[in-house]
Amino acid sequence: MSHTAQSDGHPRRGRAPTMADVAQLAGVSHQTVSRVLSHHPNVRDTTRAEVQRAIEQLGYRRNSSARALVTRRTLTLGVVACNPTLFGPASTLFGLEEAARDEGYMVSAVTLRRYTAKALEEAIDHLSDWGVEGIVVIVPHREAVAALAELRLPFPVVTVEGGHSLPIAGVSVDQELGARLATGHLLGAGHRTVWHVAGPPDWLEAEARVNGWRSTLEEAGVEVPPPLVGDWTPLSGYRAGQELAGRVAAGAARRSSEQVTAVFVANDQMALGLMRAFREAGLSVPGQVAIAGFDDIPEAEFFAPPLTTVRQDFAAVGQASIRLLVSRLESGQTGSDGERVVIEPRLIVRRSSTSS
Amino acid sequence: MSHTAQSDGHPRRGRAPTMADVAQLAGVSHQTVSRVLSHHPNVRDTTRAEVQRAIEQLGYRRNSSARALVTRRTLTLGVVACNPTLFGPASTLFGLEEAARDEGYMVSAVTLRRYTAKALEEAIDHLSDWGVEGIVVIVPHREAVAALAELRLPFPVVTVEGGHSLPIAGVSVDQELGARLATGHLLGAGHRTVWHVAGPPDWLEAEARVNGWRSTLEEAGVEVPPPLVGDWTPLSGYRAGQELAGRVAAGAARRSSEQVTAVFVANDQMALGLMRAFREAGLSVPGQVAIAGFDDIPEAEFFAPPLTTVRQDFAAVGQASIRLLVSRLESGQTGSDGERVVIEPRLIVRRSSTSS
DNA sequence: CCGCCCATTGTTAGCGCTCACAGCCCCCAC
DNA sequence: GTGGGGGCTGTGAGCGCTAACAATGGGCGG
Repeated sequence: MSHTAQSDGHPRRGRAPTMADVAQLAGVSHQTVSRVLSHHPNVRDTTRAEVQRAIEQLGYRRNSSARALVTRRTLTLGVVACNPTLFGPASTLFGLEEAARDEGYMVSAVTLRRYTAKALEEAIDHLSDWGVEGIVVIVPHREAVAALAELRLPFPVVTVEGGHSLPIAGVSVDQELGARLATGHLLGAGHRTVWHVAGPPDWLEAEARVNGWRSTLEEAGVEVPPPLVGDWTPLSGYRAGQELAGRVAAGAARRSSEQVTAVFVANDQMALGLMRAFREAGLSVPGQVAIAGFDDIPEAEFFAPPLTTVRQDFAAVGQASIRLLVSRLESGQTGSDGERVVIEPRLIVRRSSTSS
Repeated sequence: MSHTAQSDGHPRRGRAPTMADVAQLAGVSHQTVSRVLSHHPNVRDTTRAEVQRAIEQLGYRRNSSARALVTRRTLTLGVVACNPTLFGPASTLFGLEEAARDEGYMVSAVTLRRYTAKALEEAIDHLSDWGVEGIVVIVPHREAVAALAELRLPFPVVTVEGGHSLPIAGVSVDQELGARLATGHLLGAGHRTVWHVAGPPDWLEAEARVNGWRSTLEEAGVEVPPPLVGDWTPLSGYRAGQELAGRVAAGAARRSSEQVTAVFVANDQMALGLMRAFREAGLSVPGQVAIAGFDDIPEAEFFAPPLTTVRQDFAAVGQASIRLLVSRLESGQTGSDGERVVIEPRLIVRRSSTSS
């Protein structure tokens, strides 16, 4: 009659069956059930089959909390992502989840609307509360990575696009190389110089792209125009485009270095806004101004005109970050050495930059 | 000397501190520590403060597995999402995560590259293995929802865009209304009829948009052209655009009902592809053909020309799905009644459909 | 035929926490 | 003075599982 009584061989009603229920039904001990479930070799085939049948009959599922409690493994990884509706972070996240699942881990994500040190800490706290074994941080702000380095967390952390200045393990695409590819391509098409619309200065990716662009121009010995600054949104690209369009109009009367004939935009969305501004100003792309973007979002190929851009393999980034994290988990190192994986981007040439 | 010895008042090295460690340091029982942590009112302020100090000194965190084991609450929700790099699913997912976090839950996601019954079941299995208390399914295939209805899971399930034919709780945007808004808008601008580029026929959203489009035309008493079919990608929109452009060219010589002067495209990405095809065919938008899309992705405003489209509040969908799920969790119902939340879409008129 | 080894199975002791309940002390009413 | 009802704290049990060890039985070499 007590709520723990179950002498009738049926599991307690209203409660999920336990290993003991399965054991009783199969006529073995709970430990044998455990052994079957963990594929222990020393179980007789007939026993194994009986246990399996009991499991199916009861619809038994191992209780993950009990298991985690005793094994001290939650098999859960955390992800902190910022701006995750953008194509890049979203793709990374999903590549990552798939890779984690293949490795036997579950992924729990926390998203940040905007980066602030407090929001980042809260996100990590939230994940810690749920017992993640390690986390991937996709928050490519300079300060975020610095804050992370301070935190000294009790589990491994891997950053995505976290730069290389701090001793934190991470995965990144070679942004500087990407910028060099795009800038070099435009220069190679005969443009005197290449203008740049940068991302927000506190984003490491934005900075790296500026560096790649600038150094390419400097190595080519051409003048480096002042970069404009956007915030990754099409609207900010549009504004930058309006400003540049004004310069083109005025340019004819000025010295040649002020001519705007080629622009490297730090992402595809801003490039889209830029092209709209140029269109409205009556400037033809690529006729009067050649443009290159960054990311290769699925839409880029269908822009007017199709956009030359730098493709990043976001899914590979996600996979690599999981590999890095899992290898640390398995080797038991939580320390922050600066092990890094770098993935090469690729230039995709389309009509927006070709004068033909 | 034994590894469980801890008579020196220090927590066992190499192991996270437990409640007992905190209790010992604070000079209270573990139960008092538990009470402090769960904000039980009957704890003296001075005691509470001492416990807090001990907690901070040790860097103690409550073990979520142990807690989940005894409370039978994992406070974790699962999400299954398909195609999650698209703007819609991604936004829904992140609105959902935020809402879940506010409610005190963690979200674990599993993504599907493509829908298959097997993949869906595996995803749900994976989530069950980790002890989720309920799941949100963002897989708007007809079969997926049907498969879900068969499954009879031991926890509540909420669908997003799961249609209304099955008795499963869900949240959706009124797709049919959205289609009616767009179609009606085009009709109202004086077009004889409106063509349609639909999404994949096994997607419920695609079907609903077709229905809304068709019924609007029928009610207006105009002819219903055969819908073209795409797969949501810009490329498929491009192909549809090429086909329609061919008709326009031929149209002048045919009967007027074959004239293509307005197209309602089932999403913005396909509309982008369509516009590229029209541009390449020398057709002007909106001059010769007016276009409306669906979703209002952030880029739509900057397309050439800016795209008239139907805005869906994805974040609201995510929030609503969590509210629905949590309310079922709290009322303890796992049954599948068909409770539904419907969110109204909104027409955003831009240049692609305005003749001015 | 005996002893030993190994394959197979069972038994026991926790993992770290919360719940139920049992104490204790102090204050107030009678 | 005594009983009783709070407020506050401690004790014990047990959530469902795995790890370590114990026990059993059969096969095989000596």
